[in-house]
Amino acid sequence: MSSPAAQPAAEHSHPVDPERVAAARARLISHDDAQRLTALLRMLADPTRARIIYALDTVEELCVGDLALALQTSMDATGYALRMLRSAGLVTTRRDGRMVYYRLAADFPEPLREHCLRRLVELSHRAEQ
Amino acid sequence: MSSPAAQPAAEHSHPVDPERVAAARARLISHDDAQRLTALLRMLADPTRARIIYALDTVEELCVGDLALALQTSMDATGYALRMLRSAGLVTTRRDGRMVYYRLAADFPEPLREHCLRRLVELSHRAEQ
DNA sequence: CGCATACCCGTACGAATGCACGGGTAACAC
DNA sequence: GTGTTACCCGTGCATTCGTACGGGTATGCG
Repeated sequence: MSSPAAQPAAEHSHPVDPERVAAARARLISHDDAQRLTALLRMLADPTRARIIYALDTVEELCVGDLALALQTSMDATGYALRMLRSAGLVTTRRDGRMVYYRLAADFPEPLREHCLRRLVELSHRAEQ
Repeated sequence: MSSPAAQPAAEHSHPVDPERVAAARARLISHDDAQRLTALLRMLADPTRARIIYALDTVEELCVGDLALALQTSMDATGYALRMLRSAGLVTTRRDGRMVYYRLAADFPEPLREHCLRRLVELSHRAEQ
């Protein structure tokens, strides 16, 4: 939509620096991609869900009740968080009688686990001002 | 949203698997740590802010108007997003006359940029179901 | 000088989010 | 069979979040 035909003089400077704007726009991800990406990140950006992933990363599987007990949160909150994670494909379930055991999905993104969670804990400590 | 802390989920019979619960709880991050961590992640978990970081990662600095132009979003949305990022310490500003140029903070967490953004774009593509 | 620009900030409002509550289903125990 | 457990799901509500709107400040230009 931009017609950046080399600014003549200057009267209205919408693009102050057309080159940088063009460069940024060229490499920028689309709204759609950003939407998908941030939807994934938003799954980790909740205390309950993040702690669930931590827990399931250390002990391979847990049922809902025990998970709530470990996190010290209500079963409602835990159940809701697990439902979100499951609908996002980040965890899988296994039934055994009345119990439903949850574990991280086999294709759980490793960089998510390693960098966005483990590493960033330290950062979030230091970045505290 | 945050319950103060340490509220045992009352109506619960017994831990089905006490060992795993103990193991999970031993390594689990606290509510506070989770709060700090997810606050940081939440900064990336917004389309406008994520795309701003992308843009500032490719061209070192941009003023607000040009950034809005590159992202094809309103100046209000861009300004608000930049304010959030600045109060989180993720971007810094430089004044030059009327313009205010934004760039990524010098101590911007590298794993955040590399893994949570660049890498995950591909994942969010595949993970589309 | 006055005026337009570039940006900041406070306010308001619609949308989304997280959780509690109540009811429902399947699996044990008796 | 009845009763209890472990979990799911739909609904309602309080809170948070993102953005548009209006007004304000500082800078540059004529």
